[in-house]
Amino acid sequence: MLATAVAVHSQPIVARPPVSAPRAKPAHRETAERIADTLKLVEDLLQPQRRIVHAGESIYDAGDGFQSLYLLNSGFARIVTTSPDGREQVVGFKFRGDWLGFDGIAKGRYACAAVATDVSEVWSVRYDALLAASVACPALLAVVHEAMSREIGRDRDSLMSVCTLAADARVAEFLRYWADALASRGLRSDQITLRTTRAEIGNHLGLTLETVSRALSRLARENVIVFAERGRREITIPDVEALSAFVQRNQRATLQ
Amino acid sequence: MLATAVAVHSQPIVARPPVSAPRAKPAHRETAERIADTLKLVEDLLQPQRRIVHAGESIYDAGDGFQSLYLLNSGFARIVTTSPDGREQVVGFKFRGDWLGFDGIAKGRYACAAVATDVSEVWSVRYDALLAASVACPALLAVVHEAMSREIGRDRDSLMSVCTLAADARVAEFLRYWADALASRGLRSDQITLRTTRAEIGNHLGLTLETVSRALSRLARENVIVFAERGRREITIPDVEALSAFVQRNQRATLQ
DNA sequence: CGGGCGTTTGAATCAAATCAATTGGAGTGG
DNA sequence: CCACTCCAATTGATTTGATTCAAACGCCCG
Repeated sequence: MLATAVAVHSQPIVARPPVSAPRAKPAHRETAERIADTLKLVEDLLQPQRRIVHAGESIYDAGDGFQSLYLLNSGFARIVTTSPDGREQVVGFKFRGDWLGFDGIAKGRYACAAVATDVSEVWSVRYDALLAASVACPALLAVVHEAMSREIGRDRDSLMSVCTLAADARVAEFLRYWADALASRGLRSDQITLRTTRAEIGNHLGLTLETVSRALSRLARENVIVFAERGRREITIPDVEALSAFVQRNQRATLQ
Repeated sequence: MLATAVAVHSQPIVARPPVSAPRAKPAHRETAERIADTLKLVEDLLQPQRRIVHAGESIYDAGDGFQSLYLLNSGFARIVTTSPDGREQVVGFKFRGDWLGFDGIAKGRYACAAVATDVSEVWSVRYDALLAASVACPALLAVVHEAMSREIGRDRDSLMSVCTLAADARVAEFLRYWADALASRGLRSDQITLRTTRAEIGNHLGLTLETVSRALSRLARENVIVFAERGRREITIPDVEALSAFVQRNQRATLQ
């Protein structure tokens, strides 16, 4: 159905449950449904403009005038803010079904840049058209609000990681989050391919690239993760629970 | 007009420009207007339930079922998230005109607690009523979206501070932000009273309370801030530009 | 095959956390 | 009004975890 979308995916789409997660995770089914509903709703009500973006290309840039929101139909993106004095910050990563560009509403221009980290299909929706359509269809407004709300929650989770976790745990938590994002989208999450450099992960987590590298090595040494034989960008997570346990063991002592 | 609101303020309401800021800051005038418009719109279209909350009392708690959004008409509040494994994180501070509770939309329950840090007047607005009213009045929807968008931007700024600034600069940036929040609301911003302990500031910034204390002492030693004679919770900021300059000087070297 | 970038790993350094002691106000009750 | 308590804040000494600097490796791509 309505699958005119180009098949651009770097991992098998086959829904495949995590290897060693005995407990059911209903949240993932719900997420998949939510994403499907969102895409269908947007496709039916608005005629989103589709666009293929290649890795490294930007979807929009900081300072661009805000007119549209974007919906990631496939692929991956990272969001980068730049402060007035030139500091760069990777503020988040986006996956299929995620909206991009909410930050532009307040000031009429985007406060950050969105860059594809893999070939991706992006739907763009004019904000005014979205508002108009949402009057007739409250469900559309509901999914947009839900997405904004989830983004606020996610941003706060990021802050919490950076403020309360030691370096190793931050990296572990990041992997857990990434695996969860994939799993909830029906992609295999036991074996993940990082689409970012250590430097970008480090920037996002408030660590240097060396510290990220060391953290990954330590995680591998403790068998919480396993590197693929060739290349160190593919990571196998034998047990997500072990990852969570590791995070808990490595909280920062203070700051209660 | 329509000023039935109880006058609960801990600082003079008189709009008073910062002592030594030669440049005009149009953003502040705009912010004040935006807040006034928001409050008027909400008051006219919805009959918000008013409630006085005293310092330390919670406006809503994490886990409470989401039904309403809150609008701070006066006073101050802080937002605190708790992770499943018990870590606490102060994710933000709220001022007059700020909305609270957006995080509850996504999951149907609040992900965090909102606690008043001074006697405050909070207006509560049922979310369903808000949606209904916004169909008839798009301007209402616009201010809500704007508020959510601004919150996303603010959360990202927090992450950037924690990830890219050294301890002293983080504290300086925090003071700058606080002063700006007051100034843009017509409160005097050259002399501010922190409504939080060093521990809470530290938690928000990813620092220990000792480090916050030392940072403030250093800022005072460099005359970027001045402590009131009695008590060290009142801080005078002789020059906001000097504060910004200090932040720029004390960025973390790495993480380019 | 060679260049370049991303990554790993080691050793030295440093900024912030930790531990510990003291000060200072605000509030309470005799 | 003063003594007493309690809690926030300050400050110093020490430790430690992450950064910095440096070198080497490995993979990808032309």
